[in-house]
Amino acid sequence: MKTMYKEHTLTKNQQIIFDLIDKSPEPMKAYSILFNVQKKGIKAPLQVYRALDKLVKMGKIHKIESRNAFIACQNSSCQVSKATAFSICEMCEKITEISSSSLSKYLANFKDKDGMKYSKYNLEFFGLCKKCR
Amino acid sequence: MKTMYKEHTLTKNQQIIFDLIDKSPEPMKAYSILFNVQKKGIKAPLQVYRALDKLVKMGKIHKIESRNAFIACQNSSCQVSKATAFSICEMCEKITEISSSSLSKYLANFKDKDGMKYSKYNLEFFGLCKKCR
DNA sequence: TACATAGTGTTATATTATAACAATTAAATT
DNA sequence: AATTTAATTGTTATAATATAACACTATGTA
Repeated sequence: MKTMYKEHTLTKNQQIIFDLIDKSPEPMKAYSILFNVQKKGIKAPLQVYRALDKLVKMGKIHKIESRNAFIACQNSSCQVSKATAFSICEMCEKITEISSSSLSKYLANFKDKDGMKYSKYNLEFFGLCKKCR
Repeated sequence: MKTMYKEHTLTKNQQIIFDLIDKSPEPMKAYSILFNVQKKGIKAPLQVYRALDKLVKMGKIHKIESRNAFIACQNSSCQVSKATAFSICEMCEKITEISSSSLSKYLANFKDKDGMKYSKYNLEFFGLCKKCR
């Protein structure tokens, strides 16, 4: 019989860390997360990184690669983290997930010069947000 | 009179580090660069990181954010590193710079839902290269 | 020459992330 | 319920990536 596991039930550490990131108004860095969850019994970096890895794989959070920071998925339909796009203000560091179906369609269908398609991507746009201009 | 400085003359350390990256068949990491240039007198991480920063700003090299690695710009027309796209094989880690004018046009003209445009971006596509499929 | 800007060399340290191992918990199968 | 399998946890240690601060040097421009 095909082996099936629970899909989106978070474990204790995953839930603690997800809740913290989800409540944060800005992306959080791993050691800032660690500092904030120490009162809940999570004491070591590895406990944080393990939960982050799983949450990223589930698509519950995304990593902003250029900032080494993690943000909760804004996009309720986004179950698995395969195709992500963000806008980043270089002045105030405000970061927003972009959900544009035309963008995601364009990128999902993009072929390189060898005709190859890539279903997974990460796009980071940089500029100044409205407030900072 | 408007102040002008030399534009693309590399300094000694910048040239040593650029040459190394440019000759490398794959992206190089900072400490691997350091190891390789120690015989040329570059002894400390900071000397490497400073040169890397400048080379990135000049557009001579690009940083692959998801890999913390640096690759020489493949694109002779790319003078300033504002708009970059790469394909990354998740199996063999082969990384290629994508230069597609339709892609760059699409992204340069992309507007988010607030109507905001971003002239600077970094895009990383993931998948399996021809060999690895 | 003198001034401004960029680059260098150096030591120390901060930040980000993983290896290895033993123990525990949870879920699926018998 | 007992078994077994996979996932998660806790822990210590350490690896990998990156920057701060300071004194000094080289280069370009006025």
